[in-house]
Order: sequence, then C-alpha cells, then structure tokens
Amino acid sequence: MTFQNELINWYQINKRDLPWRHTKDAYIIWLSEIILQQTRVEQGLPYFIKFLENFPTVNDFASATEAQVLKLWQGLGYYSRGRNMHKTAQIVVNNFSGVFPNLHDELLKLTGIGEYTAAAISSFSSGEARAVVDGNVFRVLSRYFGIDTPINSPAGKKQFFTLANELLYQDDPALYNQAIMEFGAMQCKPKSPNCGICPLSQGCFALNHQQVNELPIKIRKAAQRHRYLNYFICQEGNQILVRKRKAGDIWQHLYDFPSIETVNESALNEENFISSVKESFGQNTVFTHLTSRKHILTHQIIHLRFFVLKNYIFNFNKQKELNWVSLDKLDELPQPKVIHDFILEYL
DNA sequence: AAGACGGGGGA
DNA sequence: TCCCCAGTCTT
Repeated sequence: MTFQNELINWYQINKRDLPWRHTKDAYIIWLSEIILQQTRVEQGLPYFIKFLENFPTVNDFASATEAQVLKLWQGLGYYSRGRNMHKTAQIVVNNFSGVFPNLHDELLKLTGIGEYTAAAISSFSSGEARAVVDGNVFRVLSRYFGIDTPINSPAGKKQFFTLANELLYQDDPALYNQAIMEFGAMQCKPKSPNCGICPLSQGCFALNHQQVNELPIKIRKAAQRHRYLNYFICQEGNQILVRKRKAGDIWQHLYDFPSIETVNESALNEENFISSVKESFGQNTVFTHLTSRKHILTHQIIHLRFFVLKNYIFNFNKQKELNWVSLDKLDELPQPKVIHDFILEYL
C-alpha cells in the first residue's frame, strides 16, 4: 500500500469524532482552525462550542464588539487571533456579502489566515488540492523520510512544503490532509510514539535508523526574558481603576490595572522603588503589598506584585487608558488569565 | 531571518 | 525543566 493509502486507512479506523469534521461550511471550519492554531484539540474544543453558540453565523461574529470577542477568547491565549477574527468577520460581511470564502488565494488575503489555515479551510470546504503543513505534518514527514533540515528554518519550511504537496492525495485532498494531521497527533506523537503498532513502521526512516527521538530537528529559540510588573489596586467604594492595554506589548486590548514596571525584583523598602511610586502617584502615596504571582509566557517570565494604593493622584488627561469601573461590571471586561485569577481570589 | 505572541499538558 | 500544541504577523 502507498504512504497515502496507509495514512487514510489508519485514519478511517482511528479518527476522533470532532464537531468540525461534520461540515463543509467555511465559516465553521475557519472558527475551528483559528482556535486550534498552536492549541490542543482538548483545550480548543470548549471554545469552539462557545463561539459557535454565541456567533452561529459570520454576521453574528461581525456584529459583536471586540471586547465581547476577547471576553469569549479569555484564557485561550494568543489574543491577536481573536482580534484578527473580528476584523476578518467584518470584511467577509462587508466585501463578500457574508459568504465566507473557501478558495486558498482568497483566504490567504484575510487577516489571521496564513499558509496552513488557507490550505486547511480550502481543502476541507471546497476540496481544493492544497497540502496542509502544520506541526504534525512536519513531524510525520521528517521521521518517515528522514529529513533533518530544521523545520523552523526558511529552507526547512520550503522543503517540507514542497514534499507535502508532492505527496498530496489528489483524489481526496481533504481526507488525506485530515489523515496525516490526525496520524501525527495520535500515533506519530512528539513523545513516545506508538511505533510498535504503526502501519508505516516498515518504511519509516527514523525508526529504521533509531532517530525517532531526534526528528524532527528544531532550532532552539532565545531564552525567556524576565519582567517585573507591579500592579496597584485603587478602590473607591464600589469603583476600581482599570487600564486597557495598548498595542506594542503583551495582552493587547485586554484589561488590567495601573502598574509600574521595574528592571528587577526591587525590594519593597528600597528607596528607588518607593520614590518611583511616589513620582507616578504623588508624594503622599501609601502602598501595601497584597500578593504576588509568577506567570510564564512563551518569551517572557512575568513576576507580578499586587499592591493596595491609598492617597494617590492620577492625571487622567495623560493616562487616557485608565478608567473607573464598578466591581460588579469588572468581570465583563476581557482580562489576562493571571489577572482574572487574581480578581477571583482578592476582589 | 528572527522575535513576539498565551496558556495548558505531558514526560 | 523542557518541549509541543491543527501558526501568523511584525520588524
């Protein structure tokens, strides 16, 4: 049996029953594909269901506010996906009469849709012959064909993309694309793949050369950067001061609190730290430590400290991103996971 | 070509 | 700890 037929055969026996596999509706497939970018099926599935319930059609999605979209997205990470979906939904409504495109070249123009997602939506929705190349495909091809070009190098991406399209099963691109990804996710897993019961073991280069644990090759990224965010909780009766985060940093357009970033874990009684707080919030400012958190992102390790602030002064003309909200409305705002957890525990 | 961008889970 | 996850966008 050919490589392609082995994969398809394996898939038809072992595939999971996932909701987005029962439709060719480009809108629903788009929803699932964006949610599943860099996200495990188990983590994304509840969000897919929630989004489809709240936005049954692309028109419903486009009519929402960005804050409503981000609130639904809260906790899933990579929030630009949510913001880009909102933009794309509005483009589809305004420029495509609400009919979601299902051809590769049209999809690729939309924001948030790259090569992988354009191939996925177009093949699943319209049957277009475009090979998907995601983390699963890199791994399966790298191991089976013994390719040691780093998958995150430009040369590697080109090589794997070319090979994937040569291998694409022309009779049913959608079925083959599903099959190779599912095979990578469930059988040819990153750690301890089930080579003992693998239908492709005989022709697998990595297995036959004891390189299963070495392939695929990936270039290491730079170490994480440490950041120290000091948050200030300002409460007046039922009102609390929040900040909408701006472009150019993490958690764009999500809400947290006024803060001061320091270059290191400055001691609480350090003159330097005290004076910078007073410089920002007035000489009479008093702050007391409430709690601390550590939050780990892909490129940053964030050390958070929370303080209660009293006798402060804010210049709202200069800090337009600050706003008072009542405590009972606080949970309506989209928040970073670590901030949301803090609020649940302390407010 | 390299970095930035979240959060969760497995070994 | 480290790696990976149905990647994309920006610099």
